[in-house]
Amino acid sequence: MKRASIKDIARLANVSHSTVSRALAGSSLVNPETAGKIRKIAEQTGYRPSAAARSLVTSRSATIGVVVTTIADPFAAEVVLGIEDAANEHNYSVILANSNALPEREVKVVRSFEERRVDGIIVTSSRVGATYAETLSQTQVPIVLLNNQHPSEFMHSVMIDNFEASRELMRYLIGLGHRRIAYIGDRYGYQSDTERFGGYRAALEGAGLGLNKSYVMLGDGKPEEGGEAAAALLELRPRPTAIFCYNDMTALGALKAITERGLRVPADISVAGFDDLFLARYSFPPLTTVRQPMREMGRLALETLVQLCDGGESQPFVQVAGELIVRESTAPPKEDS
Amino acid sequence: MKRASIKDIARLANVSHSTVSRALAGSSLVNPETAGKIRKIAEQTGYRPSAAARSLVTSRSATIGVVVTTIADPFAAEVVLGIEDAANEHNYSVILANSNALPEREVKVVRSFEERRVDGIIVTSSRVGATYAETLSQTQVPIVLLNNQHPSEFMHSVMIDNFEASRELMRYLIGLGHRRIAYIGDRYGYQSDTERFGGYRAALEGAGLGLNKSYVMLGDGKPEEGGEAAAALLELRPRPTAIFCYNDMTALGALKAITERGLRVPADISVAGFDDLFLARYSFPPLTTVRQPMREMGRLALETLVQLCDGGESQPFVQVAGELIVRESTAPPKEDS
DNA sequence: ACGTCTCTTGCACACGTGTGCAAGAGTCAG
DNA sequence: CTGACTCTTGCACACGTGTGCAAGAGACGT
Repeated sequence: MKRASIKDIARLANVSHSTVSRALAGSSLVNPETAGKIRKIAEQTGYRPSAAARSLVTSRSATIGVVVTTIADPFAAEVVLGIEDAANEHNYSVILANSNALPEREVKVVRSFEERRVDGIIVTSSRVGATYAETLSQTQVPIVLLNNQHPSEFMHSVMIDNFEASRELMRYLIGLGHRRIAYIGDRYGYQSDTERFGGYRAALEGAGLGLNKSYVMLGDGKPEEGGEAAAALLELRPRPTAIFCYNDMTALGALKAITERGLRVPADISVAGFDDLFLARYSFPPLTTVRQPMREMGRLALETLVQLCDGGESQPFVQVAGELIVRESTAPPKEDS
Repeated sequence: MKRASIKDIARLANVSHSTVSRALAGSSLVNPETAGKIRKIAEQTGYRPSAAARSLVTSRSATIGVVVTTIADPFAAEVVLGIEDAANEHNYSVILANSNALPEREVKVVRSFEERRVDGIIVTSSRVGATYAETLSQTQVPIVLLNNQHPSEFMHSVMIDNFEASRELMRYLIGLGHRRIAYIGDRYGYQSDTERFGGYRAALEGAGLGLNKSYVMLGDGKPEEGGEAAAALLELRPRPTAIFCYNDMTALGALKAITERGLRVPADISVAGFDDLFLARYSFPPLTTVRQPMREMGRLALETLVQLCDGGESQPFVQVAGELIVRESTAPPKEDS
C-alpha cells in the first residue's frame, strides 16, 4: 500500500489539498475547526509529508552534508556526534560521507551533495587539497571547515587555538623542570600541526631554550609511526626528558614503544598528547594532553552553518580554547638527567 | 544564480526536456549524436540532476537511514564506516542519526526517515525496545538489524556468532590452565551478552568446571563499571585467575583497576575482552580478545539491504564468525594459585 | 440596499524529472 | 506508389507540496 499523500487526506476531509497543506503547516488562514479535523485525519492515516516534494518547491532540503576522512577516527566521530545532535535540534538531517582522503572519492561526495541539494556542508579534518577546495567553492552552498588546513576567505571555519594550547602545555612541561623536550609532528603539513609546532617553539624560546632540530620528528598521526619516532628519540644522547606528541594517537604509539623498551613513563620520560580522546584516560599511564571540546566544536560548526543557511551573516572564523588536562604520563625529569 | 535544470539544457540544445532526460540516462532511444551534444552541454553547465525531483517520480531516494546509539562508540563508528563504503559503491547515500538510547529520539528518527523516504534502514547495536520495534515495523521499508537484541521475524539481521566465539575464547583460557574464570557481563540484558554468557557457561561445563555465581558480575559495558566489577572480583577468596569481559570497554576498565591496585596483568591475573576495538592493541598490556569483523558486518548489512530494496529475497539471518586474537593480557595462572 | 471588509476556501501553477503514447521522418519490401 | 516498420523526438501527464490570486460567504456600517 502506498503512503498517504496530502490529496488522500483532502479527499477524506472533503477539502482541497491546499487547505490540508495550510492546516498542517499551522497557517492562520484556515478555520481552526477544519484544521483540527484535518490534523486528526492526518494522524490516523499516519501521514508523513514527502521531504522530496517539499524541498522541490521550497528549494531547501533541511539536509546538511558532512564529510570526514574516516568516521573510524575517534576525533571525527565525536565531532559528528556534536553536529548531529545540534542538527537534530534544528530539524536538519545529516548525510555522512567518508572521503578516505581519496581525491576521486572527494569529488564524488561533493557531486552527491549537490544532487541532494544539501543546504550546507561541513568538512572535518581534511587536508582540502587545491582541486578539492576549488570543487567545493563552486558549489553554491555555505561551507564550514572544522580543524582544516588552509581556511580560505570564502569558507567559514571552526578551529581550536592550537598555538596557545600548545604553548600552555609546553609551559607546564617546562614548569616541571624539563629542558630537553622533543616534538613528534605530522609529516603531511597539516595547519594544526604547524600551529602546534609554533606554540612548541615559542614556548622554548620564551624559556630561553633553543630549538634542537634533532628532537623534532615526524609521523603520520597514527600510533605506529608515533612509536617509531619515539623509539628513535630514545636513542639520542642526551636523551629528551619529555615528548610532546602532535596528537593522542601518536602519543599512544609513543607510550607503547617506550614501555616495550623497558623504560617507565613518566619516571624515565614524560609523554604528552593533544586531543583528549576518550582513550587518553585509559592508556598506560593515563595521558596528559590538551582537551579539544570536540562535540562543542561540531555543534558550533552546525550552528554557524544554519545561520548561514538562513541568510544571516556569521563570524567567519570561530576559534575555541583548548584545556590542559594533566594526568599521569608527565612528571618532573629524573634527578640525574 | 540558480542551478541549471533539465529544461535549461533542453533550451540550449534545441530539444525537448524529455530528450535531455533520456540522453543523460543513457537511453538507447536517443540519437547518439544529439546525446553527445546534450551531454557536452550538461557538462559545461555543471548540471546536477535533482535527487528530490527524481525520487518524487521514481519513488526511490537512493538513500538509507542508519541509526546508532551513538557514533562516538568505536564499534558503531567502524560499522558505519563499512556501511558507508558499501553504500557509496551502490550509489546510495546514508543519513546518520544518533538515538542516544532515548525513546523520544528514536521515534523522531524514524519519523524523519519516513519523511525522507529512505529506501531502507539499518539499526545498529540498539536495544530496540518493544514500542520502538513496533514503530519500526510499521514503516514499510526493509530493515536490517546489526548486533541487536531480539531479532524478530519481520526484520533481517546480521550478527556475530557470540556463543561460539565466546566458547572458543573460554577454551583458550581453560587450555592455559585457568580453573577460576570470572565473567563481567552487561546488566541491561543485551542478547549479545546473554549469548556470550552462554558460551562461557558451556565451556565451563564442557571442562567439568562448575559455574560459580560469585564470579559473575554485571557492568554497563563501559570502562568505569568494568573497573568496579574487577575491583570487587579481586576481593574474592579464592581469587579468580582470569576475567572474561563482555566487551573491550569493560576490559579496559578492568585492566586499569587491576593495575592501579598494584597487581600485574597477566602475571597475577589474566584479562580478556570481546570486540577487538582499535584500542585493544594499545591498552596495557595489549588485550586478548575476540575480533568482530565490524566493517565487514556493516558492509554485509548494507548488501543485504540493497538486495531487499531491489525486491529480491535475502537470507533473513546472516551470521559471521569471530576470531580469537591472543595478545599479552592472558597467560597461564600463577603456580601457587 | 449597497459597498466594504474579514474570514475561509479552492483553483491553478510551479518546482524538476521520468515515461507512455503518438507522431513525424526516413527506410524498405512488395 | 503504398503500407509496414524502425528510429527519433515531443507532448502531456504524473509525482507531492507550497502559495499567489480570486472568489464566495458572511458581518457590518452607512
